[in-house]
Amino acid sequence: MAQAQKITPRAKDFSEWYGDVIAQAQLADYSPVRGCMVIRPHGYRIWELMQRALDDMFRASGHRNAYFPLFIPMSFLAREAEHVEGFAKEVALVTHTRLRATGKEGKDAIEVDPSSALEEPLVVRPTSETIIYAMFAKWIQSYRDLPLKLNQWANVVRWELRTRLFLRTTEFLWQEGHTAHTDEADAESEARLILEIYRDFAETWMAMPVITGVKTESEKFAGALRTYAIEALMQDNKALQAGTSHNLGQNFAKAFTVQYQTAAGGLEYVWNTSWGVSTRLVGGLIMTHSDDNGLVAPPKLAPVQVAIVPIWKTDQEKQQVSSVGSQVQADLEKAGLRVEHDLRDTMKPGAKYFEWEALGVPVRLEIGPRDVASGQAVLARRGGGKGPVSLHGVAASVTKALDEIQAALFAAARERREQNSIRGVTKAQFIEFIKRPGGFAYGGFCGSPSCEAEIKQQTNATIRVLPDPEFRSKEAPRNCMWCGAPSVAEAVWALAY
RNA sequence: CGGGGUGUGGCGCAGUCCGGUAGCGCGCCUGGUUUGGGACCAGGAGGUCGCGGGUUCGAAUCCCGCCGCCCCGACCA
Repeated sequence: MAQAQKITPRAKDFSEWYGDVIAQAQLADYSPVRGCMVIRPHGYRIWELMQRALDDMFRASGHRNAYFPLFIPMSFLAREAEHVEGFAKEVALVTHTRLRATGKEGKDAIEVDPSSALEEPLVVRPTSETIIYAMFAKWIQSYRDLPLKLNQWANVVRWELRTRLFLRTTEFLWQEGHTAHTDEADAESEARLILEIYRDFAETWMAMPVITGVKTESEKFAGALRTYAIEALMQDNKALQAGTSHNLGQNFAKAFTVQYQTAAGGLEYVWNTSWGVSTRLVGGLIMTHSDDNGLVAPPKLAPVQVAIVPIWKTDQEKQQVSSVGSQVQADLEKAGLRVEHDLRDTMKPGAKYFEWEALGVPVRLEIGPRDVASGQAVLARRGGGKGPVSLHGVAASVTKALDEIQAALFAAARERREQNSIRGVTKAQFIEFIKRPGGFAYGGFCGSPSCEAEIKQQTNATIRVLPDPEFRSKEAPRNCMWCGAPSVAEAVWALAY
């Protein structure tokens, strides 16, 4: 499918640029239902690659997959007070189970059958804590049943007013892990372990640097004791919460009576954790690396890692270069790479280059008659740079190039984040910084929710996390950057998605 | 919910003020010539002009009502 539609430059309108990249890279499209999106094959492939990597990590750390139902009794949601308050305003409900024919024409041909009303409406899961812990209550009897560490890949629905492709849609795909433990320390180390897995995934696979830390009371998950998060900085200097891990304490255990008998014969409530990442990660990937030519995908998650573009004039040349191209493709695939050999003859090579670039392919191999004659191909990198490579050992050189690209993307993203971070901010600096370049602002925080709220109200900035030691400034801030009271923790503020 | 805008082939738009039965670019299809950074020529396909009603010999165009979508605010995270 050839196309020459232009991408709005990032610098001109970031939001339009984002949408254009998604359209040009054929990642997703709008659905007829407001706020919902269709994930197209190229976009879904990225998600599948993410899923595979994460799933392997979960499995390696002792988690097993299961599947819990889409529908949850409405009363379940109400059992945990904070939880219900957090989701009440955005749940979709099933209230009826039948339609009936009216005998009329067109849109009026069917209507809801009033006699099919459910006694208790069903909630379409916005998250599954309630249904899962109701089941845990049945399965957990003894300390010998613990820890119980499950994960599920599922879709969830949150009725959002403002939606954006991948970042916030009415329905989205995610994984949600749910675990039960004998004590707080075990639950805590689980929540931290998962946070570390998320961080590793973001950095190693997505080439997206993140800072880790804990959320403040006002930003934590409804119903959790503590929420940990990884936060990334997008190219427009807005923060993206890319993954969360919650220590749920015993809140849900008490609400759903999830108890176990101790070795000593006592009866205790379990300690739970829950954690998730979603298709929002795809949005994060796009906004971290892509440019005005389209998607830039890190090699490890690129649906197509290598595009081979043959160049020919005569039929004889075509036969020659495509035969060499096929051999190269076989070599690369044997090395485990994802390769497309672009033999379309309706398009000139240049048009193919632009198309593969928009799709985010990290490496392109151009093979023309002159290359065949000299036993080489031209290797072009998505980020720029072109040069000949020998066809002998081409798989090794391509693999090396992909590794270099993966590393370079991460280094560049981390460099950009540091360039757009300010430490030890004063109130005056903060107000200017958030307004103009934007980015991560590190400063002292007094811990007062009212101070936090005032900052948000006046600047729109929120505390993304109270960073973990590794990310804290060398010198701990003494005073709250806003009110001047003694600081209880360093905080990172930013405008956020 | 309040304010503003907009709805015309797949996409982007013109035509609306001054009613006469729909046009342009891109894309798509066919054939030919092309092919080392977005090819060219020729010939085609494709539209109940958001929906309903009204005025008129005649409505994309004028009038009334409704609906969708977008932006800002509110709300939310």
